[in-house]
Amino acid sequence: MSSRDAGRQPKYQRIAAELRAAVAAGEYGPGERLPGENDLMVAHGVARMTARQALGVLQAEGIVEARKGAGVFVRDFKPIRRRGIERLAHARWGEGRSVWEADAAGRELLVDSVEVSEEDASDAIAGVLDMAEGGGEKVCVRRRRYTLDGKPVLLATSYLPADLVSDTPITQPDTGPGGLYARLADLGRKPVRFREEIRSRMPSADEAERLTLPAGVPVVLVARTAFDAEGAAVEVNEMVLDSSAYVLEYGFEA
Amino acid sequence: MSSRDAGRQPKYQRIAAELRAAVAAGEYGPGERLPGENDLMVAHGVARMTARQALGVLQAEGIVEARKGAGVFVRDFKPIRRRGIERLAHARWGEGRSVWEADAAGRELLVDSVEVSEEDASDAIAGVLDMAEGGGEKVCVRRRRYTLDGKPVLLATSYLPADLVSDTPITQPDTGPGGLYARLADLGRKPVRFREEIRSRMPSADEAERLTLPAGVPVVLVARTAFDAEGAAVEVNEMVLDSSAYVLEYGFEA
DNA sequence: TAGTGGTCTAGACCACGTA
DNA sequence: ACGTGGTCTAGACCACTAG
Repeated sequence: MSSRDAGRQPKYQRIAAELRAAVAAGEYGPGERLPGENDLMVAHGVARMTARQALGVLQAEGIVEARKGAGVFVRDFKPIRRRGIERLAHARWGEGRSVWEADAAGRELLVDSVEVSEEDASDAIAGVLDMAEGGGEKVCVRRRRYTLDGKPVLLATSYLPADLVSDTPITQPDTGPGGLYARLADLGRKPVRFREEIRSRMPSADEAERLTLPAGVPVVLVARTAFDAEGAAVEVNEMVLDSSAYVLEYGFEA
Repeated sequence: MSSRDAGRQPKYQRIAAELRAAVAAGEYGPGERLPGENDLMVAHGVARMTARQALGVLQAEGIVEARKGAGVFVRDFKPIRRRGIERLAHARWGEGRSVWEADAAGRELLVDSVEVSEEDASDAIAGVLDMAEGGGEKVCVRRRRYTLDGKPVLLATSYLPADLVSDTPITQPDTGPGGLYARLADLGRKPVRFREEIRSRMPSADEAERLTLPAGVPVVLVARTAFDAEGAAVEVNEMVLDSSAYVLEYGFEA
Protein backbone atom coordinates (compact mmCIF):
# COMPACT_ATOMS: atom_id res chain seq x y z
CA MET A 1 0.00 0.00 0.00
CA SER A 2 1.50 3.33 -1.04
CA SER A 3 0.43 6.09 1.37
CA ARG A 4 -2.46 6.07 3.81
CA ASP A 5 -4.34 2.96 4.91
CA ALA A 6 -7.63 4.72 5.58
CA GLY A 7 -9.23 2.62 8.25
CA ARG A 8 -7.60 -0.76 7.98
CA GLN A 9 -9.59 -1.59 4.88
CA PRO A 10 -8.08 -2.67 1.57
CA LYS A 11 -8.19 0.04 -1.06
CA TYR A 12 -10.38 -1.98 -3.39
CA GLN A 13 -12.90 -2.54 -0.61
CA ARG A 14 -13.01 1.17 0.12
CA ILE A 15 -13.58 1.98 -3.53
CA ALA A 16 -16.23 -0.74 -3.77
CA ALA A 17 -17.97 0.54 -0.65
CA GLU A 18 -18.02 4.04 -2.08
CA LEU A 19 -19.56 2.89 -5.35
CA ARG A 20 -22.02 0.65 -3.52
CA ALA A 21 -23.17 3.56 -1.40
CA ALA A 22 -23.53 5.75 -4.48
CA VAL A 23 -25.71 3.15 -6.17
CA ALA A 24 -27.80 2.67 -3.04
CA ALA A 25 -28.23 6.44 -2.80
CA GLY A 26 -29.56 6.49 -6.33
CA GLU A 27 -26.65 8.44 -7.78
CA TYR A 28 -26.55 5.75 -10.41
CA GLY A 29 -29.94 4.38 -11.33
CA PRO A 30 -30.76 1.02 -12.95
CA GLY A 31 -29.15 0.75 -16.35
CA GLU A 32 -26.85 3.70 -15.79
CA ARG A 33 -23.11 3.57 -16.33
CA LEU A 34 -20.66 3.68 -13.44
CA PRO A 35 -17.14 5.10 -13.46
CA GLY A 36 -14.96 2.60 -15.36
CA GLU A 37 -11.55 1.18 -14.61
CA ASN A 38 -9.75 4.17 -16.06
CA ASP A 39 -11.91 6.62 -14.12
CA LEU A 40 -11.24 4.85 -10.85
CA MET A 41 -7.49 4.66 -11.51
CA VAL A 42 -7.36 8.42 -11.89
CA ALA A 43 -9.83 9.27 -9.16
CA HIS A 44 -8.21 7.07 -6.51
CA GLY A 45 -4.66 6.91 -7.78
CA VAL A 46 -4.55 3.11 -7.97
CA ALA A 47 -3.34 0.55 -10.48
CA ARG A 48 -5.65 -0.96 -13.04
CA MET A 49 -5.88 -4.31 -11.28
CA THR A 50 -6.98 -2.59 -8.09
CA ALA A 51 -9.73 -0.62 -9.76
CA ARG A 52 -10.73 -3.83 -11.49
CA GLN A 53 -10.92 -5.65 -8.20
CA ALA A 54 -13.22 -2.98 -6.77
CA LEU A 55 -15.61 -3.35 -9.68
CA GLY A 56 -15.29 -7.11 -9.32
CA VAL A 57 -16.70 -6.89 -5.81
CA LEU A 58 -19.85 -5.18 -7.03
CA GLN A 59 -20.21 -7.67 -9.86
CA ALA A 60 -19.94 -10.57 -7.44
CA GLU A 61 -22.63 -8.96 -5.33
CA GLY A 62 -24.89 -8.81 -8.35
CA ILE A 63 -25.29 -5.05 -8.04
CA VAL A 64 -23.54 -4.28 -11.28
CA GLU A 65 -22.90 -5.82 -14.67
CA ALA A 66 -19.87 -5.32 -16.93
CA ARG A 67 -20.33 -5.15 -20.66
CA LYS A 68 -17.22 -5.58 -22.76
CA GLY A 69 -16.29 -2.51 -24.71
CA ALA A 70 -19.12 -0.52 -23.20
CA GLY A 71 -18.73 -0.07 -19.45
CA VAL A 72 -20.09 -1.14 -16.09
CA PHE A 73 -23.80 -0.69 -15.53
CA VAL A 74 -26.22 -0.87 -12.60
CA ARG A 75 -28.32 -4.00 -12.80
CA ASP A 76 -32.08 -4.05 -12.70
CA PHE A 77 -34.34 -6.41 -10.79
CA LYS A 78 -37.73 -7.10 -12.38
CA PRO A 79 -38.81 -10.58 -11.42
CA ILE A 80 -41.98 -12.41 -12.27
CA ARG A 81 -44.07 -14.27 -9.74
CA ARG A 82 -44.42 -18.03 -9.75
CA ARG A 83 -47.15 -19.34 -7.50
CA GLY A 84 -46.83 -22.86 -6.18
CA ILE A 85 -50.55 -23.17 -5.64
CA GLU A 86 -52.32 -21.30 -8.38
CA ARG A 87 -50.29 -22.58 -11.24
CA LEU A 88 -51.22 -26.16 -10.50
CA ALA A 89 -54.64 -25.66 -9.03
CA HIS A 90 -57.54 -23.32 -9.42
CA ALA A 91 -57.68 -22.23 -5.80
CA ARG A 92 -57.03 -18.57 -5.23
CA TRP A 93 -54.54 -17.75 -2.58
CA GLY A 94 -53.17 -14.96 -0.55
CA GLU A 95 -55.04 -11.77 -1.03
CA GLY A 96 -53.27 -8.77 0.38
CA ARG A 97 -50.27 -7.00 -1.02
CA SER A 98 -47.02 -8.85 -1.39
CA VAL A 99 -43.62 -7.98 -0.02
CA TRP A 100 -41.80 -7.96 -3.33
CA GLU A 101 -43.13 -6.50 -6.48
CA ALA A 102 -43.18 -8.77 -9.45
CA ASP A 103 -45.03 -7.77 -12.53
CA ALA A 104 -45.65 -10.33 -15.20
CA ALA A 105 -47.86 -7.79 -16.88
CA GLY A 106 -47.52 -7.94 -20.61
CA ARG A 107 -44.45 -10.13 -20.54
CA GLU A 108 -44.42 -13.40 -22.37
CA LEU A 109 -43.07 -16.67 -21.00
CA LEU A 110 -42.39 -18.94 -23.97
CA VAL A 111 -40.87 -22.34 -24.53
CA ASP A 112 -37.63 -21.83 -26.36
CA SER A 113 -36.56 -25.40 -27.05
CA VAL A 114 -37.77 -28.90 -26.27
CA GLU A 115 -35.70 -32.06 -26.25
CA VAL A 116 -37.05 -35.53 -25.50
CA SER A 117 -35.00 -38.63 -24.95
CA GLU A 118 -34.95 -41.96 -23.16
CA GLU A 119 -32.13 -42.41 -20.67
CA ASP A 120 -30.99 -44.48 -17.75
CA ALA A 121 -32.26 -43.00 -14.51
CA SER A 122 -29.70 -41.50 -12.19
CA ASP A 123 -29.64 -42.86 -8.67
CA ALA A 124 -31.26 -39.71 -7.38
CA ILE A 125 -34.15 -39.90 -9.84
CA ALA A 126 -34.57 -43.65 -9.52
CA GLY A 127 -34.79 -43.22 -5.77
CA VAL A 128 -37.66 -40.77 -5.99
CA LEU A 129 -39.67 -41.93 -8.99
CA ASP A 130 -41.88 -44.97 -8.58
CA MET A 131 -40.73 -47.29 -11.32
CA ALA A 132 -42.67 -50.40 -12.27
CA GLU A 133 -41.20 -53.72 -11.14
CA GLY A 134 -38.91 -55.20 -13.77
CA GLY A 135 -39.48 -52.19 -15.96
CA GLY A 136 -35.81 -51.43 -15.88
CA GLU A 137 -34.40 -48.10 -14.88
CA LYS A 138 -35.28 -46.27 -18.07
CA VAL A 139 -36.82 -42.83 -17.85
CA CYS A 140 -38.34 -40.48 -20.38
CA VAL A 141 -36.52 -37.18 -20.13
CA ARG A 142 -38.03 -33.91 -21.33
CA ARG A 143 -35.70 -30.91 -21.35
CA ARG A 144 -37.15 -27.47 -21.99
CA ARG A 145 -35.95 -23.92 -21.87
CA TYR A 146 -38.27 -20.98 -21.22
CA THR A 147 -37.65 -17.41 -22.22
CA LEU A 148 -39.19 -14.20 -20.90
CA ASP A 149 -39.22 -11.39 -23.43
CA GLY A 150 -36.59 -13.29 -25.35
CA LYS A 151 -34.27 -13.77 -22.40
CA PRO A 152 -33.88 -17.36 -21.12
CA VAL A 153 -34.98 -17.57 -17.49
CA LEU A 154 -35.78 -21.21 -16.77
CA LEU A 155 -34.39 -24.65 -17.58
CA ALA A 156 -36.77 -27.50 -16.84
CA THR A 157 -36.05 -31.22 -16.99
CA SER A 158 -38.86 -33.70 -16.42
CA TYR A 159 -38.30 -37.36 -15.66
CA LEU A 160 -41.05 -39.96 -16.07
CA PRO A 161 -40.96 -43.78 -15.96
CA ALA A 162 -40.30 -44.82 -19.55
CA ASP A 163 -42.66 -47.78 -19.54
CA LEU A 164 -45.48 -45.59 -18.26
CA VAL A 165 -45.32 -43.02 -21.02
CA SER A 166 -44.10 -44.97 -24.03
CA ASP A 167 -46.47 -44.70 -27.00
CA THR A 168 -48.04 -41.52 -25.62
CA PRO A 169 -47.62 -37.89 -26.73
CA ILE A 170 -45.44 -37.43 -23.67
CA THR A 171 -42.56 -38.83 -25.69
CA GLN A 172 -43.21 -36.20 -28.36
CA PRO A 173 -42.01 -32.61 -28.25
CA ASP A 174 -45.62 -31.43 -28.31
CA THR A 175 -47.67 -33.14 -25.62
CA GLY A 176 -50.97 -31.72 -26.86
CA PRO A 177 -53.72 -29.70 -25.15
CA GLY A 178 -53.42 -29.56 -21.38
CA GLY A 179 -49.81 -30.64 -21.52
CA LEU A 180 -47.99 -33.34 -19.65
CA TYR A 181 -50.36 -33.58 -16.71
CA ALA A 182 -53.41 -33.91 -18.95
CA ARG A 183 -51.71 -36.85 -20.66
CA LEU A 184 -50.94 -38.46 -17.33
CA ALA A 185 -54.63 -38.02 -16.48
CA ASP A 186 -55.47 -39.83 -19.74
CA LEU A 187 -53.41 -42.73 -18.42
CA GLY A 188 -55.37 -42.69 -15.17
CA ARG A 189 -52.38 -41.36 -13.30
CA LYS A 190 -53.43 -37.76 -12.79
CA PRO A 191 -51.14 -35.94 -10.37
CA VAL A 192 -53.07 -34.82 -7.31
CA ARG A 193 -50.33 -33.89 -4.90
CA PHE A 194 -47.06 -32.08 -5.33
CA ARG A 195 -43.90 -31.57 -3.36
CA GLU A 196 -41.44 -28.86 -4.24
CA GLU A 197 -37.93 -28.73 -2.83
CA ILE A 198 -35.99 -25.53 -3.18
CA ARG A 199 -32.39 -24.55 -2.86
CA SER A 200 -30.03 -22.00 -4.31
CA ARG A 201 -26.40 -21.91 -5.38
CA MET A 202 -24.16 -20.28 -7.95
CA PRO A 203 -24.66 -21.61 -11.48
CA SER A 204 -22.31 -24.04 -13.15
CA ALA A 205 -20.52 -22.68 -16.20
CA ASP A 206 -23.01 -24.53 -18.36
CA GLU A 207 -26.07 -23.16 -16.58
CA ALA A 208 -24.68 -19.64 -16.65
CA GLU A 209 -24.29 -19.92 -20.39
CA ARG A 210 -27.69 -21.41 -21.11
CA LEU A 211 -29.39 -18.75 -18.98
CA THR A 212 -27.01 -15.97 -20.12
CA LEU A 213 -26.34 -15.07 -16.51
CA PRO A 214 -23.88 -12.33 -15.67
CA ALA A 215 -21.52 -12.75 -12.74
CA GLY A 216 -23.07 -12.46 -9.31
CA VAL A 217 -26.44 -14.01 -10.14
CA PRO A 218 -27.31 -17.27 -8.36
CA VAL A 219 -29.76 -19.86 -9.62
CA VAL A 220 -32.73 -21.21 -7.71
CA LEU A 221 -33.27 -24.95 -7.98
CA VAL A 222 -36.80 -26.26 -7.72
CA ALA A 223 -37.35 -30.01 -7.69
CA ARG A 224 -41.01 -30.86 -8.04
CA THR A 225 -42.34 -34.36 -7.47
CA ALA A 226 -45.86 -35.16 -8.70
CA PHE A 227 -47.87 -37.88 -6.96
CA ASP A 228 -50.97 -39.62 -8.32
CA ALA A 229 -54.05 -40.62 -6.30
CA GLU A 230 -52.32 -43.82 -5.16
CA GLY A 231 -49.41 -41.79 -3.82
CA ALA A 232 -47.00 -42.98 -6.50
CA ALA A 233 -44.45 -40.50 -7.79
CA VAL A 234 -45.18 -40.21 -11.49
CA GLU A 235 -42.95 -37.30 -12.43
CA VAL A 236 -39.93 -35.42 -11.17
CA ASN A 237 -39.29 -31.98 -12.63
CA GLU A 238 -35.95 -30.40 -11.92
CA MET A 239 -35.91 -26.69 -12.66
CA VAL A 240 -33.09 -24.19 -12.75
CA LEU A 241 -34.28 -20.59 -12.44
CA ASP A 242 -32.53 -17.31 -13.02
CA SER A 243 -32.83 -15.92 -9.50
CA SER A 244 -33.09 -12.36 -10.77
CA ALA A 245 -36.15 -13.27 -12.84
CA TYR A 246 -38.30 -14.99 -10.25
CA VAL A 247 -40.11 -14.59 -6.98
CA LEU A 248 -41.61 -17.88 -5.80
CA GLU A 249 -44.79 -17.86 -3.77
CA TYR A 250 -46.40 -20.52 -1.62
CA GLY A 251 -49.42 -20.42 0.59
CA PHE A 252 -50.69 -22.81 3.21
CA GLU A 253 -52.91 -23.03 6.24
CA ALA A 254 -52.09 -23.68 9.86
CA MET B 1 -0.66 -14.85 -24.05
CA SER B 2 2.79 -16.35 -24.27
CA SER B 3 2.69 -19.58 -26.27
CA ARG B 4 -0.31 -21.74 -27.16
CA ASP B 5 -3.92 -20.64 -26.88
CA ALA B 6 -5.31 -24.13 -26.32
CA GLY B 7 -8.81 -23.91 -27.65
CA ARG B 8 -9.71 -20.25 -27.64
CA GLN B 9 -10.19 -20.29 -23.90
CA PRO B 10 -8.41 -17.99 -21.45
CA LYS B 11 -5.71 -19.76 -19.46
CA TYR B 12 -7.38 -19.15 -16.15
CA GLN B 13 -10.60 -20.68 -17.45
CA ARG B 14 -8.73 -23.75 -18.64
CA ILE B 15 -7.05 -24.16 -15.27
CA ALA B 16 -10.37 -23.60 -13.50
CA ALA B 17 -12.09 -26.16 -15.73
CA GLU B 18 -9.38 -28.69 -14.99
CA LEU B 19 -9.70 -28.22 -11.24
CA ARG B 20 -13.49 -28.26 -11.46
CA ALA B 21 -13.40 -31.57 -13.30
CA ALA B 22 -10.98 -33.00 -10.77
CA VAL B 23 -13.29 -32.03 -7.92
CA ALA B 24 -16.31 -33.43 -9.74
CA ALA B 25 -14.42 -36.67 -10.34
CA GLY B 26 -13.75 -36.96 -6.65
CA GLU B 27 -10.00 -36.47 -6.90
CA TYR B 28 -10.43 -33.90 -4.18
CA GLY B 29 -13.15 -34.75 -1.70
CA PRO B 30 -15.05 -32.37 0.61
CA GLY B 31 -12.69 -30.64 2.99
CA GLU B 32 -9.58 -31.64 1.06
CA ARG B 33 -6.94 -29.19 -0.04
CA LEU B 34 -6.49 -28.23 -3.68
CA PRO B 35 -3.26 -27.18 -5.39
CA GLY B 36 -2.52 -23.63 -4.26
CA GLU B 37 -1.42 -20.57 -6.18
CA ASN B 38 2.21 -21.57 -6.14
CA ASP B 39 1.45 -25.09 -7.33
CA LEU B 40 -0.61 -23.81 -10.23
CA MET B 41 2.06 -21.28 -11.22
CA VAL B 42 4.61 -24.06 -11.54
CA ALA B 43 2.30 -26.66 -13.04
CA HIS B 44 0.90 -24.37 -15.73
CA GLY B 45 3.72 -21.88 -16.10
CA VAL B 46 1.56 -18.85 -15.38
CA ALA B 47 1.89 -15.72 -13.26
CA ARG B 48 0.54 -15.55 -9.77
CA MET B 49 -2.42 -13.36 -10.71
CA THR B 50 -3.47 -15.86 -13.34
CA ALA B 51 -3.39 -18.82 -10.97
CA ARG B 52 -5.25 -16.65 -8.50
CA GLN B 53 -7.90 -15.87 -11.07
CA ALA B 54 -8.43 -19.56 -11.77
CA LEU B 55 -9.00 -20.27 -8.09
CA GLY B 56 -11.23 -17.21 -7.96
CA VAL B 57 -13.55 -18.79 -10.52
CA LEU B 58 -14.09 -21.86 -8.35
CA GLN B 59 -14.63 -19.69 -5.29
CA ALA B 60 -17.26 -17.64 -7.11
CA GLU B 61 -18.97 -20.88 -8.10
CA GLY B 62 -19.10 -21.90 -4.48
CA ILE B 63 -17.20 -25.11 -5.16
CA VAL B 64 -14.19 -24.13 -3.13
CA GLU B 65 -13.26 -22.02 -0.14
CA ALA B 66 -9.96 -20.20 0.47
CA ARG B 67 -8.53 -20.03 3.97
CA LYS B 68 -5.83 -17.45 4.55
CA GLY B 69 -2.48 -18.95 5.36
CA ALA B 70 -3.81 -22.47 4.95
CA GLY B 71 -4.90 -23.20 1.40
CA VAL B 72 -7.91 -23.72 -0.83
CA PHE B 73 -10.35 -26.41 0.19
CA VAL B 74 -13.33 -28.19 -1.33
CA ARG B 75 -16.57 -27.01 0.22
CA ASP B 76 -19.16 -29.29 1.73
CA PHE B 77 -22.92 -29.13 1.34
CA LYS B 78 -24.96 -30.46 4.25
CA PRO B 79 -28.23 -28.57 4.39
CA ILE B 80 -31.12 -29.04 6.75
CA ARG B 81 -34.71 -29.30 5.64
CA ARG B 82 -37.26 -26.62 6.35
CA ARG B 83 -40.82 -27.67 5.69
CA GLY B 84 -43.38 -25.00 4.91
CA ILE B 85 -46.38 -27.02 5.99
CA GLU B 86 -45.55 -29.05 9.04
CA ARG B 87 -43.53 -26.44 10.85
CA LEU B 88 -46.51 -24.16 11.29
CA ALA B 89 -49.14 -26.79 11.94
CA HIS B 90 -50.72 -25.72 15.21
CA ALA B 91 -50.34 -29.25 16.49
CA ARG B 92 -46.72 -28.22 16.89
CA TRP B 93 -46.59 -24.64 17.95
CA GLY B 94 -49.81 -24.80 19.91
CA GLU B 95 -48.30 -26.97 22.61
CA GLY B 96 -45.26 -25.30 24.01
CA ARG B 97 -42.90 -25.81 21.10
CA SER B 98 -41.76 -22.75 19.24
CA VAL B 99 -41.73 -22.71 15.47
CA TRP B 100 -38.04 -22.92 14.91
CA GLU B 101 -37.03 -25.55 17.36
CA ALA B 102 -39.34 -27.93 15.56
CA ASP B 103 -37.00 -29.25 12.90
CA ALA B 104 -33.51 -29.54 14.26
CA ALA B 105 -32.90 -32.91 12.65
CA GLY B 106 -30.22 -34.24 14.92
CA ARG B 107 -28.34 -30.97 14.80
CA GLU B 108 -29.02 -28.05 17.05
CA LEU B 109 -30.71 -24.92 15.77
CA LEU B 110 -30.45 -22.27 18.45
CA VAL B 111 -31.32 -18.62 18.82
CA ASP B 112 -28.10 -16.71 18.98
CA SER B 113 -29.36 -13.22 19.67
CA VAL B 114 -32.67 -11.43 20.00
CA GLU B 115 -33.27 -7.74 19.60
CA VAL B 116 -36.64 -6.04 20.01
CA SER B 117 -37.44 -2.47 19.13
CA GLU B 118 -40.21 -0.17 18.00
CA GLU B 119 -39.62 1.53 14.67
CA ASP B 120 -41.34 3.38 11.89
CA ALA B 121 -42.61 0.95 9.28
CA SER B 122 -40.90 1.00 5.92
CA ASP B 123 -43.15 1.54 2.93
CA ALA B 124 -42.84 -2.11 1.97
CA ILE B 125 -43.87 -3.35 5.40
CA ALA B 126 -46.59 -0.73 5.87
CA GLY B 127 -48.03 -1.79 2.53
CA VAL B 128 -48.33 -5.42 3.54
CA LEU B 129 -49.18 -5.31 7.24
CA ASP B 130 -52.71 -4.41 8.21
CA MET B 131 -52.26 -1.48 10.54
CA ALA B 132 -55.10 -0.13 12.65
CA GLU B 133 -56.64 3.16 11.51
CA GLY B 134 -54.97 6.12 13.13
CA GLY B 135 -52.59 3.80 14.91
CA GLY B 136 -49.69 5.47 13.23
CA GLU B 137 -47.07 3.61 11.26
CA LYS B 138 -45.20 2.16 14.20
CA VAL B 139 -44.18 -1.49 14.12
CA CYS B 140 -42.71 -3.83 16.68
CA VAL B 141 -39.52 -5.29 15.21
CA ARG B 142 -38.01 -8.53 16.43
CA ARG B 143 -34.58 -9.40 15.03
CA ARG B 144 -33.14 -12.81 15.71
CA ARG B 145 -30.16 -14.80 14.56
CA TYR B 146 -30.14 -18.61 14.54
CA THR B 147 -27.13 -20.84 14.61
CA LEU B 148 -26.78 -24.47 13.59
CA ASP B 149 -24.03 -26.32 15.43
CA GLY B 150 -22.59 -22.94 16.33
CA LYS B 151 -22.56 -21.57 12.79
CA PRO B 152 -25.04 -18.74 12.03
CA VAL B 153 -27.42 -19.83 9.27
CA LEU B 154 -30.50 -17.62 9.50
CA LEU B 155 -31.38 -14.00 10.17
CA ALA B 156 -35.04 -13.40 10.92
CA THR B 157 -36.81 -10.08 11.32
CA SER B 158 -40.47 -9.99 12.34
CA TYR B 159 -42.68 -6.95 11.98
CA LEU B 160 -45.96 -6.58 13.86
CA PRO B 161 -48.30 -3.59 14.29
CA ALA B 162 -47.02 -1.83 17.41
CA ASP B 163 -50.45 -1.01 18.82
CA LEU B 164 -51.51 -4.64 18.51
CA VAL B 165 -48.66 -6.09 20.51
CA SER B 166 -47.83 -3.37 23.03
CA ASP B 167 -48.01 -4.61 26.62
CA THR B 168 -47.65 -8.23 25.55
CA PRO B 169 -44.65 -10.59 25.83
CA ILE B 170 -44.17 -10.06 22.10
CA THR B 171 -42.31 -6.89 22.94
CA GLN B 172 -40.01 -8.89 25.23
CA PRO B 173 -37.01 -10.91 24.06
CA ASP B 174 -38.65 -14.05 25.45
CA THR B 175 -42.19 -14.42 24.13
CA GLY B 176 -43.01 -17.35 26.39
CA PRO B 177 -44.29 -20.89 25.73
CA GLY B 178 -45.49 -21.42 22.18
CA GLY B 179 -43.73 -18.32 20.98
CA LEU B 180 -44.97 -15.40 18.97
CA TYR B 181 -47.94 -17.13 17.35
CA ALA B 182 -49.26 -18.45 20.65
CA ARG B 183 -49.23 -14.87 21.93
CA LEU B 184 -51.11 -13.65 18.86
CA ALA B 185 -53.64 -16.41 19.56
CA ASP B 186 -53.99 -15.03 23.10
CA LEU B 187 -54.95 -11.72 21.52
CA GLY B 188 -57.59 -13.43 19.40
CA ARG B 189 -55.56 -12.90 16.28
CA LYS B 190 -54.28 -16.40 15.73
CA PRO B 191 -52.59 -16.80 12.35
CA VAL B 192 -54.47 -19.32 10.25
CA ARG B 193 -53.02 -18.77 6.80
CA PHE B 194 -49.54 -18.06 5.59
CA ARG B 195 -47.92 -16.83 2.44
CA GLU B 196 -44.23 -17.26 1.80
CA GLU B 197 -42.40 -15.40 -0.93
CA ILE B 198 -38.97 -16.62 -1.90
CA ARG B 199 -36.10 -15.19 -3.83
CA SER B 200 -32.36 -15.46 -3.93
CA ARG B 201 -29.42 -13.15 -4.48
CA MET B 202 -25.84 -12.62 -3.39
CA PRO B 203 -25.52 -11.34 0.18
CA SER B 204 -24.74 -7.77 1.08
CA ALA B 205 -21.43 -7.22 2.83
CA ASP B 206 -23.34 -6.97 6.10
CA GLU B 207 -25.29 -10.21 5.57
CA ALA B 208 -22.15 -12.06 4.52
CA GLU B 209 -20.50 -11.02 7.75
CA ARG B 210 -23.40 -11.84 10.04
CA LEU B 211 -23.78 -15.28 8.44
CA THR B 212 -20.00 -15.78 8.05
CA LEU B 213 -20.51 -16.64 4.40
CA PRO B 214 -17.52 -17.39 2.21
CA ALA B 215 -17.42 -16.10 -1.36
CA GLY B 216 -19.72 -17.81 -3.81
CA VAL B 217 -22.59 -18.54 -1.43
CA PRO B 218 -25.92 -16.83 -2.15
CA VAL B 219 -28.62 -16.13 0.40
CA VAL B 220 -32.24 -17.22 0.14
CA LEU B 221 -34.80 -14.62 1.17
CA VAL B 222 -38.08 -15.82 2.60
CA ALA B 223 -40.77 -13.27 3.37
CA ARG B 224 -43.61 -14.82 5.32
CA THR B 225 -46.90 -13.03 5.86
CA ALA B 226 -49.23 -14.40 8.53
CA PHE B 227 -53.00 -13.81 8.20
CA ASP B 228 -55.56 -14.16 10.95
CA ALA B 229 -59.09 -15.60 10.57
CA GLU B 230 -60.36 -12.24 9.30
CA GLY B 231 -57.73 -12.22 6.60
CA ALA B 232 -55.74 -9.41 8.19
CA ALA B 233 -51.97 -9.53 7.92
CA VAL B 234 -50.75 -9.65 11.51
CA GLU B 235 -47.07 -10.38 10.99
CA VAL B 236 -44.41 -10.16 8.33
CA ASN B 237 -41.25 -12.16 8.87
CA GLU B 238 -38.33 -11.45 6.58
CA MET B 239 -35.70 -14.16 6.70
CA VAL B 240 -32.22 -14.34 5.24
CA LEU B 241 -30.93 -17.90 4.92
CA ASP B 242 -27.49 -19.27 4.22
CA SER B 243 -28.30 -21.09 0.99
CA SER B 244 -25.77 -23.80 1.71
CA ALA B 245 -27.50 -24.65 4.98
CA TYR B 246 -31.09 -25.04 3.81
CA VAL B 247 -33.42 -26.95 1.57
CA LEU B 248 -36.93 -25.57 1.64
CA GLU B 249 -39.86 -27.88 1.13
CA TYR B 250 -43.47 -27.16 0.27
CA GLY B 251 -46.34 -29.46 -0.47
CA PHE B 252 -49.76 -28.80 -1.93
CA GLU B 253 -52.64 -30.46 -3.68
CA ALA B 254 -54.07 -29.97 -7.13
C1' DT C 1 9.68 -20.21 10.63
C1' DA C 2 8.04 -21.52 6.30
C1' DG C 3 4.29 -21.47 3.32
C1' DT C 4 -0.22 -19.80 2.30
C1' DG C 5 -3.54 -16.65 0.43
C1' DG C 6 -4.52 -11.27 0.23
C1' DT C 7 -3.27 -6.99 -1.62
C1' DC C 8 -0.94 -4.01 -4.94
C1' DT C 9 1.91 -2.04 -8.77
C1' DA C 10 3.06 -0.62 -13.62
C1' DG C 11 3.28 -2.00 -17.37
C1' DA C 12 1.25 -4.84 -21.94
C1' DC C 13 -1.82 -6.70 -25.78
C1' DC C 14 -6.43 -8.10 -27.08
C1' DA C 15 -11.55 -8.29 -28.49
C1' DC C 16 -15.29 -5.83 -28.45
C1' DG C 17 -18.97 -2.02 -28.70
C1' DT C 18 -20.08 2.52 -29.82
C1' DA C 19 -19.80 6.41 -32.40
C1' DA D 1 -10.91 5.05 -34.38
C1' DC D 2 -11.25 5.10 -29.82
C1' DG D 3 -12.35 3.74 -25.32
C1' DT D 4 -14.02 -0.14 -22.86
C1' DG D 5 -13.46 -4.22 -20.16
C1' DG D 6 -10.72 -8.95 -20.43
C1' DT D 7 -6.47 -11.23 -19.99
C1' DC D 8 -1.67 -11.59 -18.53
C1' DT D 9 3.08 -10.76 -16.69
C1' DA D 10 6.80 -10.39 -13.05
C1' DG D 11 7.71 -8.64 -9.61
C1' DA D 12 6.60 -6.96 -4.23
C1' DC D 13 5.09 -6.79 0.79
C1' DC D 14 1.74 -8.29 4.18
C1' DA D 15 -1.14 -11.17 7.60
C1' DC D 16 -2.27 -15.33 8.71
C1' DT D 17 -1.94 -20.47 9.78
C1' DA D 18 0.35 -24.47 10.61
C1' DG D 19 3.96 -27.36 12.22
